[in-house]
Amino acid sequence: MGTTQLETVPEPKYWHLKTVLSEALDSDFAVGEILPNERELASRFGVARATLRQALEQLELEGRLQRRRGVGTTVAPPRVGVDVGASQHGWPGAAGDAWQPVDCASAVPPVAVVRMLDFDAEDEVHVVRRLRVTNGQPVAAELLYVPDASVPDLAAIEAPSGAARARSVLRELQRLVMDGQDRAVELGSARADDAKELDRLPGAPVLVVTTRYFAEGRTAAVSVATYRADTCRLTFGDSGDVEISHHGQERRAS
Amino acid sequence: MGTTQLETVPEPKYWHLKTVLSEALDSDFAVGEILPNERELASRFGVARATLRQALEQLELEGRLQRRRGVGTTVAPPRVGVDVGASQHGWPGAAGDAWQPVDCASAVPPVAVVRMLDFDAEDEVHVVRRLRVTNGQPVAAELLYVPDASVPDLAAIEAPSGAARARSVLRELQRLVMDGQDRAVELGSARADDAKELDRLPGAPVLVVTTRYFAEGRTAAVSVATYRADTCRLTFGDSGDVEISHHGQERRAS
DNA sequence: TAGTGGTCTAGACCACCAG
DNA sequence: TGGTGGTCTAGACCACTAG
Repeated sequence: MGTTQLETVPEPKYWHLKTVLSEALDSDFAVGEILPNERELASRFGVARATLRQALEQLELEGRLQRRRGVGTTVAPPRVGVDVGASQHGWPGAAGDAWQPVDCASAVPPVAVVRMLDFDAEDEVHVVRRLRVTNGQPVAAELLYVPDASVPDLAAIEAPSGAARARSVLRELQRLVMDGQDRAVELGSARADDAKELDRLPGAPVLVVTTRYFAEGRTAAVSVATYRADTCRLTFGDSGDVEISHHGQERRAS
Repeated sequence: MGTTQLETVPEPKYWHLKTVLSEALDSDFAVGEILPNERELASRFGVARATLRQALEQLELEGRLQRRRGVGTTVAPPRVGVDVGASQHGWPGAAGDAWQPVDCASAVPPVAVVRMLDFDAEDEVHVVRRLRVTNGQPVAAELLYVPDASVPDLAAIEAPSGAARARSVLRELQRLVMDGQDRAVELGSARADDAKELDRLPGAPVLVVTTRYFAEGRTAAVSVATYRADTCRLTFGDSGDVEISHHGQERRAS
């Protein structure tokens, strides 16, 4: 028995590769630095490009790498903490929230949203599109579904669509007294339109935050926000301004 | 110009495949039903197996499919809502929480955890392993890091490891007065040990919930819980007992 | 032991970006 | 226009599960 290691559990190559690359990132690379291209890396490690890519995909999923077609693979900065908790107690669009209204239209919401609203028919609702930007980078895209019943005094005269309309809907929403809200987080993949807003390819992993707003005994609005899973860490409570990362120093904003 | 469709944006095959399969799942399959195997599906759609797999991977990521080696691909049930919010206000291990202690050991925590604890040195802490089970299925695995300073009266005489030791640490923790807690959610991939507990392959996508518990002006404990991203929807607030899915009926538990 | 999904290869072509 | 990552192919072998 000259073997020093049991070979009973042969580790997949891409898994081992991921470990090696991860350690190399810690020691030999700085944030923003460009890695050798995939063909070069693959031949350097003696594996097929597809295998190398499998390792890179995992590292990108974990927020360690950022890959852009036509450019290259770079070392990603630590994930940014995005507050989706206590400080958001209030209607969407309240003063100082992190979202920027982009557009508004009327449409029949998807089935899942219809179920959350107290809706029987396939009526149209106001659909407000908003974008959340942090440090100049888009981190989330939201669709906010508002039944007409929640904004009865919305003047039909105003712009029927566009950012101005979006602001009108949000303004009218503020007049309701909120009973409470509800949040859920799950993993999803970016739809084509969200992907475009988030500067990612369709299918990119996203954290989907679904919020129900209650008022007057009903569900007054439903928000479906998709956050870039590669760059974001969703925070609840008062940890929003603390940066936690495997590779940086902890910093508390002043 | 006999073309009825603009070809300016050639959709990737796997993306189109995903759409087709998704619609087929809605109309032609029941939860738990077994799909044809990958080679069969690939030839049926006239694509390479790798391309077909790319589509299946996305659908699995979205919780629509479940794949098990040696068995096959089945239609997944709707994601289960797992409460990680208000009802969890209290120390881990408090009466009636959803976790089941499995083991306990002493070890030096990873760097990221050391930073969250108010630790300078590389001292050992108690590491409690717990498992969260819902409907008989494991949904999350947790590592709870407790510095010795948080449980000063822990008798060294008791079992030095195992589930009994875990319960002792949790019991001692209850004696502290909690100042508050902190939560963050991010995407990760399952480590080998977590994957085993969750009955998944290493690298499977997980939602990592990091919780800091504060007491006596310090960080008294840190919990790192990894939830199966394919089967779980994390809920905050009072929506924990409501099932929301694309394909089922909304139900409110009595 | 037969059949499943998981891993891996060595190519090819395409879409995109910067110089 | 050259170089990058993204998509796709047609194979091969392996690890695991169930009968």
